[in-house]
Amino acid sequence: MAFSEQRLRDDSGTGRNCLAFALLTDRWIAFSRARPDQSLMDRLAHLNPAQRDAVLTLSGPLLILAGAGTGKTRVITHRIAELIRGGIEPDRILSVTFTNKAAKEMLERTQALLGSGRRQKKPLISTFHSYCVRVLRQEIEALGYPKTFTIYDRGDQESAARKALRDVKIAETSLSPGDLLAVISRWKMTGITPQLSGRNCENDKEVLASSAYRKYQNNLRACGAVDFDDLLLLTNQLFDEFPEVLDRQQQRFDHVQIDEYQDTNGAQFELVEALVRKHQNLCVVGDDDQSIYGWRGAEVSHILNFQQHFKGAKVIRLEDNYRCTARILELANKLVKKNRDRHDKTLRAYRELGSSVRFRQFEDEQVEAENVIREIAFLIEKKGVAPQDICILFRTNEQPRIFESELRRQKIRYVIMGSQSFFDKREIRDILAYLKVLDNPRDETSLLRIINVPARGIGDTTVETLLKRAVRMGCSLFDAVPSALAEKEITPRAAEAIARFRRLLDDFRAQLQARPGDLPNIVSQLLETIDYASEIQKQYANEDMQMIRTEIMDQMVDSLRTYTAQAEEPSLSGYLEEALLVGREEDSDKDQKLNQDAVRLMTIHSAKGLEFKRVYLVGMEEGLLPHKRSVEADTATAIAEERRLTYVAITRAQDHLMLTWAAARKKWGKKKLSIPSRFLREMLGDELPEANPSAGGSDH
DNA sequence: AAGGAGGGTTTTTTT
DNA sequence: AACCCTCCTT
Repeated sequence: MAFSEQRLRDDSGTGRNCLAFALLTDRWIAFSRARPDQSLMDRLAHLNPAQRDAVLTLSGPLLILAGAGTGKTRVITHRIAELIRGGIEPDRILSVTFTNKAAKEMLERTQALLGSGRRQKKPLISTFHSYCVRVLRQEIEALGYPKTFTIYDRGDQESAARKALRDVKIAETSLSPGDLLAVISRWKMTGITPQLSGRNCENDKEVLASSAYRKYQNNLRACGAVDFDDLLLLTNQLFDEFPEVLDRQQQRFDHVQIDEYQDTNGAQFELVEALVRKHQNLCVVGDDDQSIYGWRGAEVSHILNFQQHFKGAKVIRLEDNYRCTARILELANKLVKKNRDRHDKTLRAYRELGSSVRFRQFEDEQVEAENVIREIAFLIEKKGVAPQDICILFRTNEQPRIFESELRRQKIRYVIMGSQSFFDKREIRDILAYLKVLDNPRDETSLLRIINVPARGIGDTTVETLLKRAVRMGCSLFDAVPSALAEKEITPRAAEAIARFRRLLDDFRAQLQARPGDLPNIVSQLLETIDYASEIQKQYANEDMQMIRTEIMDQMVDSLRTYTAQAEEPSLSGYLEEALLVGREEDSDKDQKLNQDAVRLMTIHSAKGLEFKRVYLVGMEEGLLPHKRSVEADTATAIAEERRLTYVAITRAQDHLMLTWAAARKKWGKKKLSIPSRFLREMLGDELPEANPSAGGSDH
């Protein structure tokens, strides 16, 4: 297959320049030398012609087994573009990615590949969850749910789980809300309904969880709310019970493509299988060695058994790693080979040997952070390294704190990625709760969160009385007020406070309905009216803190502005959907520019699919990596997943990699000696270095 | 009803 | 150390 000029276009967004390169062949070669991996992959020259044809144009089931750093995202992006060039209508292609960010990037790259033509239609590139929301928004009423439903995020789920546990009223609650949610999620992903869950419980914990599950689900339904798992389950249920709905969805797409297939769970598999049942035009891409979401129900068996699930499937292997230096890759290979139950493959390094991977032990987590950050400061200031080429990887969300304060002390710009911290802040959760109640009056969980925030004279006793009555009468909390007042269960004063609150909500709801495009102003007016600012003043004594928290409120209104400006048809539900599914959506342009030259901090999980010139993998200790919970689970699969996690972390590094651990680490205020991770030994044998506290500067 | 003090619990990873 | 819950005082 000869390359047309079009195909030579860069898919990183700078289409014009690359076209010029294509015309000036010698310049192109100069360009290739500078960045051989990138340009080769852009042309897909690393594939042999047969692979290239298959990958780009083959119909029917196709499995692309692509190791880390083999350019799989590029390959499937090219595939979408190629299908479109081959005459498939763009909107008849569905491509599922793991995160919304990845989806956005893929769409941009596809459009860059296709050139800025006069194309109106776009391929549908989204996550499973976003796709399901789209379907449900159209069809959910068939299942007896209200047309407007609220999506519960992690925080809402926790509140709902806590309530369910309270309702079940077991004296010794041996089950935390988090544990309950984990059990429920596992049940949901394996198709166990609340009714079924009672049947074969293996222990007391599960019996308890089973009745809490029933309460939890009933409560969600009464609130007109769905959790993340429900989005998938309800869509599957729709497809099962309403053939015409499934038919409509099947008709919509000629080609379906799934990225990160190793991380699909049971419900997702079911969904995909149903969608492609008729034409079997399914292309999946993945790497079993990078399966790190087992705890969320992901099953590697889906990728291992793809050929059994889809008869006549073709398999293409991509085993040339263009990302890492040979030394880094060798280390990664050595580690992952310790796992059983995997497609045996060895990635070949395309790149040079590179500098040595460094291993360092430090006295404690403080010294670890100081040294790593000192080195980073040195690299940025003295060596001219770009901050955004540096990434610090962690196992848990608690680890970055100490690095964060070091970075701030050294005045290095940094950005903590992926952590949902923005929407986790109390103020944001409060405001979101207001928005949810405005959007969906039945959402009791959110209503209870804000009914007396800021304090407006509606106390706990009043709320509890009304709740009981509302359950008895089968009505809403508000509708229980008159009779409660009549029977003197609540004070007139409280009743008046509630009536005032109800009027407030109704008023703003009406405003939103009348002028949905005015969303930011209405919300900002709402914040004025309820005087949330003084709530913050009360909450925090420290003035700096008050400033910061007030700023958060402004950011919230900003994010509403950004949304309203870019949405085709702005609406409150649209905003909520984005906020909950996309997470911290679209930093403002200003932020994005600032972030461009910042050191990145993130968990290994959120680093999936990314790459960095320099990676610091910190906290290589037993109990952290592998995590304590996995060690305690004491199953080979749990440890194997931690090993894959380490593998993912290592293969994020392009040029330089350093692994560090602390000889002692503070936990819950107490210092404890720690043991170097078993994975270090697996990679190094007995060459494990002993204490090596001074590692400032660089040694390349 | 509100606010503060004190005590207990907590942290794996995320759409 | 940060958060939530409960209890106590006003």
